[in-house]
Amino acid sequence: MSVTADLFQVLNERGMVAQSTDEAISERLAKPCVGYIGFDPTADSLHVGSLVPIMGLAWMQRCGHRPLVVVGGATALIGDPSGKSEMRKMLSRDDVAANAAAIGDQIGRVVRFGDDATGAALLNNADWLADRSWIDFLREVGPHFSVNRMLTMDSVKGRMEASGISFLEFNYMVMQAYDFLHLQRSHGCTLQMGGQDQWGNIVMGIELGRRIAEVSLAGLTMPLVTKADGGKFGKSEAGNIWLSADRTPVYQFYQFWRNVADADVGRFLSFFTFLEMDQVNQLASAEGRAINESKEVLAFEITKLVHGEAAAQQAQADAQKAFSASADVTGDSIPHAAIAASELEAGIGILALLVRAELAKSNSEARRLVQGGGVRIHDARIDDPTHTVTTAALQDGYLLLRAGKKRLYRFDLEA
RNA sequence: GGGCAGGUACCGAAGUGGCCAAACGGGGCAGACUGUAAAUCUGCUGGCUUUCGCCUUCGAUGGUUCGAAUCCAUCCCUGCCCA
Repeated sequence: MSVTADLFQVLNERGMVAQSTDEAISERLAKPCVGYIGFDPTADSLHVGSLVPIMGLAWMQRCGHRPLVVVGGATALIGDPSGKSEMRKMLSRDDVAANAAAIGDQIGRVVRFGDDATGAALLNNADWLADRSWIDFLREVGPHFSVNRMLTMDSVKGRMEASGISFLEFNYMVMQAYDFLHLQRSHGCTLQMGGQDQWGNIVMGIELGRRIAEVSLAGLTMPLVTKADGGKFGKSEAGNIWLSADRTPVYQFYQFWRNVADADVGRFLSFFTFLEMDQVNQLASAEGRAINESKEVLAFEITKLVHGEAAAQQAQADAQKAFSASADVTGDSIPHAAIAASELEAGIGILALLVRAELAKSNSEARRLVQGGGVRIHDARIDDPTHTVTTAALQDGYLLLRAGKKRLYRFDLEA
């Protein structure tokens, strides 16, 4: 069996290659191979930043290779110092195990798991690292690492310049390097991909493989996603955008992509969708307000990928209705909750209602929002913080609270 | 173990006895303008309170004082240098 498309070519064309180990990586990838990407289970959900490596896995699969998803159950107990100025808090083993399972599920929405030639496999490095003897491990891999060399790695240097690096974290790269070697032995894995910040860790693995097993391994990193305006990618008013619908409701997830800057449309389409590049370029070249339609495609495609087609359609339909002239906000994906008739009859303070709708974190924040003119009930602006909401504010059996132009929350009258 | 320098709000960073809920910058939120965009301009940005005021915050704990982020003691943590 041969590969169906050149992985390197595909990724490169999409701007998804930051660095690769050698010029010949393209030839190496002409034959089906096994590759892996690691994910740190530091939370029970990945966020949108992880979509880049997830897409890397998916493209691997589509190009005829076998992707391995390695959840860092062991390495998460250590904490990757790369790209961080401070040490992370340590997680308990139970937390890590639960997180690992949840993350596997999320990746499974985009990548097909299976036992066949291109079926992905989910592995946890705790399985081969957690119970290793410290002495045995040191004796096996220790001699092959030069501390001098390790000190030159960016991840270490960065930390030394900032707040210092503990011995705990210093070991992270050793463990990750060992992962690569282990996967080569157990699964014939010869490729590791990852975010750009993983370059050092990947290179250490390749060197370890050459030194201990005399195998030739390859590495490829994908670019860090940035925003055209230089801001942090993956953040919004509500904080991180997560892949879990529990943490980031689908409507919000959709809106996140719907609201990207014009200049980011093309790049995001090529990174986060499977659309052909011809189509991507065409969508990205739309000008003026026409590009809004491209953003709808972007938001729909990514939401479909992460939350499924039905949820994506729902979010899109609800968003379109909410922003149209008639402003229909009765869709299911619009954030909402029920409210008892008795509460409205008694009257509820606008501030309390804003907090309840999670449009403000505290009464003070809600007050500021009101005083700043950002709050509306249906279309009526509320600028009095002492305003009391009663049944009189109901329209068609619901109450619509708006904070700013885009954030909204609906209270349905409890039947 | 020794010496030195530090630990301030989301981040960076001023403040070194009362005028400090704490300058300034970034970030964030809101308003205006727009295309659910960018840029720009304006306001807000600890909590509770109907603008008075009260409470919590300047690594931690005690203390000095009418009064402390600011002074003292002890402790914890970080960086640099030495061993």
